[in-house]
Amino acid sequence: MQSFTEENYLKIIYHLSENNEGAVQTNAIAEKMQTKAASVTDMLRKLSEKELISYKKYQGAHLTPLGRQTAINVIRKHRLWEVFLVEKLNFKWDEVHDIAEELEHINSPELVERLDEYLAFPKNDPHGDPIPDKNGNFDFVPFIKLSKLKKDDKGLIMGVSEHSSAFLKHLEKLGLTLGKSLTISAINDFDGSVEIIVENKKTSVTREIARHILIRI
Amino acid sequence: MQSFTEENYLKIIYHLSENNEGAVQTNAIAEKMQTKAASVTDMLRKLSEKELISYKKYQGAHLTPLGRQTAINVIRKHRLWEVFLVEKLNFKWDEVHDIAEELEHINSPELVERLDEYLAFPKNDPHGDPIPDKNGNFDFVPFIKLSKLKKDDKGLIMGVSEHSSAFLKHLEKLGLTLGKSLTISAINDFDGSVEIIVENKKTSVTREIARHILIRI
DNA sequence: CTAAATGTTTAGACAAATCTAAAAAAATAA
DNA sequence: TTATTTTTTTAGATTTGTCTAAACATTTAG
Ligand SMILES: [Mn+2]
Ligand SMILES: [Mn+2]
Ligand SMILES: [Mn+2]
Ligand SMILES: [Mn+2]
Repeated sequence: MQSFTEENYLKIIYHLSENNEGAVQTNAIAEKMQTKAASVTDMLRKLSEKELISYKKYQGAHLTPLGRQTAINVIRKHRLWEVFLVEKLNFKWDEVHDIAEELEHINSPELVERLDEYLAFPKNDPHGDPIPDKNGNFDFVPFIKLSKLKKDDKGLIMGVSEHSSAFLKHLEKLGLTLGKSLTISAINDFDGSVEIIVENKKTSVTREIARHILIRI
Repeated sequence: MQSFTEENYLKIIYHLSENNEGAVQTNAIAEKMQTKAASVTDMLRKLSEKELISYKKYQGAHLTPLGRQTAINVIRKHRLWEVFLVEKLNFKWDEVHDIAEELEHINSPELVERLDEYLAFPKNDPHGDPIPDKNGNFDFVPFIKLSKLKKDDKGLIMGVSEHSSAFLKHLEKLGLTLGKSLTISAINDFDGSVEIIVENKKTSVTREIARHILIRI
């Protein structure tokens, strides 16, 4: 059994290796964990000892199959609890992440399976992220960042890659929520900001925000 | 904010002071916490420092109003989660305690209030224990131990004072579940065992078991 | 290819929660 | 009321996760 801290390290290593291939660096982990590089080094040694990661000094970390499975299980729990909070307890999508950060460490396989069933085996969480099934497999639905679209492109909002409450509240206010379909009416050359039509209303987001909105065409 | 460990100490001190009035002793806490007296002494000093208990060396502990409120809140969460597990996820009454021991430490007042509402403000948990409301008040319903009843007395099972899975499974098998009405058909002088009629079927429990079944007449 | 900058690890310390063994206090019995 | 037993506390270690400061390794630039 792992401590909450170990689970959080594994989860972060998993997310960092999702994007960039290759080894996950000490400093990258330190930043996400909001801790110091020296602490990360200590933990990497420990996780390596437990065969949850492979790690050689100065070479960064890779999850082992066991570490990967552990990380995916934590992510599964996180996302299922987020669905529960939104679907059953009527929380908004910007209110659930921090609570799920706690709930994801509850250790009861039976609870997870029953929760999954109770929620009717959801495929995605309230932010569009895929929920791995009990064997750790998830449907990968391809997406493209809103910032990559061209004028007159159409698409469907299928997720976000930033989960802060401020960001999500902002999207909500603009009507840019999951499942909405949109059309790019213009792209501003100067600052890269994007003009969008959603539900016949015109709105606009900065390039930075557009980078965090995930679209299916 | 308190650690899980501190919360567990407060909860145990609360339960130990429910029955016996007066100060809660170091050894009693050690037994419930499954730890050593020396560890308890350390923790009592710490809780006292935080003004959650009043404590003088060799004199045992008392909860302060703040400590009491904290303990009751943990108990509220424990019992609400047990209701959730039984009512919504179809767990049996003997399966929920250990999971609730983890869930009770989730720290989100908003979550607790929404869960309470979602469950329609239950007054009792699956073991008949009262659930304090958000202000920490609970309806006290008087009860009597089954072991105190006499021949031909009638009553309603309203709770249990022992929560082990083995005990609860045993009651389940005998049909002695919450809300059932029963009649005492005989009491065995020799060993104190009690013969009971529940739903027109005769069954029997030892004196020790009878002590842990709570009855409303 | 050397020098500077960046990234990582080691050394040594600390706080939290625990333990064992021994000392001290309080309760009980003779 | 003294002696014995029980309960509690202290002293000193240990484990986990963290930190700072300094050393070391790797990468990048000149
Ligand atoms: Mn989240
Ligand atoms: Mn999410
Ligand atoms: Mn319980
Ligand atoms: Mn209960």
